[in-house]
Amino acid sequence: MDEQYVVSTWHYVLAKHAKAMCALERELGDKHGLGPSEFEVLDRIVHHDRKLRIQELCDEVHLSQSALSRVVARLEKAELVCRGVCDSDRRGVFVSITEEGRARHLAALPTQRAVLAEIFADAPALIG
Amino acid sequence: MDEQYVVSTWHYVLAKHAKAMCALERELGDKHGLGPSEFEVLDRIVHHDRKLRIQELCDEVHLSQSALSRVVARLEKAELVCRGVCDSDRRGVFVSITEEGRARHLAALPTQRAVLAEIFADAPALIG
DNA sequence: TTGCATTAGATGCGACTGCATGTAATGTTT
DNA sequence: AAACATTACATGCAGTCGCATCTAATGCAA
Repeated sequence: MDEQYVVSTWHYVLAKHAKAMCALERELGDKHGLGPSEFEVLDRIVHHDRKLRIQELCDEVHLSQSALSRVVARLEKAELVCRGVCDSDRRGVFVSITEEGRARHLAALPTQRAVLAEIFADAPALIG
Repeated sequence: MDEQYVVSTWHYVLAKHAKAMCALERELGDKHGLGPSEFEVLDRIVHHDRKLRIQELCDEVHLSQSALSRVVARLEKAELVCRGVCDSDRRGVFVSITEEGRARHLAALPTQRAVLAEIFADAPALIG
């Protein structure tokens, strides 16, 4: 593993990340009133198609537990998800998506896909 | 360009970026008192080996102009760089690295490289 | 049961970020 | 030259983040 190659890869990741995050923030925000983190959380719930523990979400979105807690709070305030206690462990919190949340996610999905498609149009084979 | 492939690439970028940024923040911060943005700015100046306009740096590090202005302010306060007016265009600001800044960068470089090497150890061919 | 360590999630706090805007220098038009 | 647009950088501000810490529930040992 050549050092210069590692550094190039890192710069590639930095560039794509910055460009994509910036575009997603703009597009999702303007068109759908969602931040990238909000979208990602909705997306994960829809993908699993069930209510999830906060901790399960933590493993999937790249946020600290505290940041995730606040994203969920914002989503709940916007009535896109709701929180419910977990009966088997009353410390836990289940997060489930509302109808409005599902609709908002569905509307935002093409926007996200379009942004990613444009930015990764030139992407070389990458996943091993 | 398959959509699922684009999404996978995006998730790969997100994961590597989060992991690397988190590790760099910890390692560079603890061992050298530098944040990732601070290191990157020092690194760019060393790489060019000359004083740079703020705007030139803007093109290379993925920060807004305002964020970069503040990074430079922090670095100047720490005496790792100094700002000087540009004679040919007195709106402009030159940023040059100090001896201390050069030393700090040199000390931090192996730390950064080690972090990246570990995180991208499994990286497949990526740059076209 | 009682006492202590652990775990889930919420929250205070300080740091960094981007956007909008401010200030000053430059360029352009008439 | 005067007036206006543009450019370079700095700064007020609000938003999000991670860390440390708090509260409450759980687990485990004596």
